[in-house]
Amino acid sequence: MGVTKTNLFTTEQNELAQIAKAMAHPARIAIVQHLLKINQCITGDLVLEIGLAQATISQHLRELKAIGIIQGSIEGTSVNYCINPVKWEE
Amino acid sequence: MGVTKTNLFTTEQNELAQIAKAMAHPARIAIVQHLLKINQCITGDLVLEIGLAQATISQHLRELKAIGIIQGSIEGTSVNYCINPVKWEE
DNA sequence: TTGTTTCATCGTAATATTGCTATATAGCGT
DNA sequence: ACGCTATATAGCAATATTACGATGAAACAA
Repeated sequence: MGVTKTNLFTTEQNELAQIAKAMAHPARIAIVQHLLKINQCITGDLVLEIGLAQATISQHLRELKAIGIIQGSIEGTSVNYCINPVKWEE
Repeated sequence: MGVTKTNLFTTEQNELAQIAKAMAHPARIAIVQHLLKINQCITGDLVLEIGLAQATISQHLRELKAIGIIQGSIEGTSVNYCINPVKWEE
């Protein structure tokens, strides 16, 4: 099926699984590691740092942003991403 | 594609992603939580505890065992699972 | 306005995951 | 040997994920 029966589990279990899923890809691990080291970074640098296509990086960034681990602020034509320190406690 | 380009990343990044992926499902979170609380548990109890079919639980247990988070010892006709304390450090 | 740069989104193909039923395997009691 | 119980595995259908090229949208410079 490929569909998860979320109703069988507690909210806490589902949320923990969501967070784990967000980190369940080496590209997203690499993004978070890089942001922790550099503190902030524009998308273009991440595309160069990691070897994936720009569209793919953008997709990974969206997933990380969706659960609040990172946040981005528009800066002219580029977007500056950084770790959300509040969410980075688990 | 659905295929991860693991060659672009470091061994550490791939391993962290593997561990995160193992915990990226509420059923596996629930299994680990239950084993941490009860300390050890036979498969049948987990099938009752979680509401999934026996075959599905067995599949999740195999994934957790594959990366070494849990280990099982055969005990007659049943299998007793417990957390691997060595691997449970991350 | 036109062109350029930077990023997000759409549509897609290839592959992975989830969950089930049906079936196999193994130990134990009789 | 036979049945019973407890797990594991195979095979499948439904859905999710990963990655890309093409395209859209927004800010800026000339």
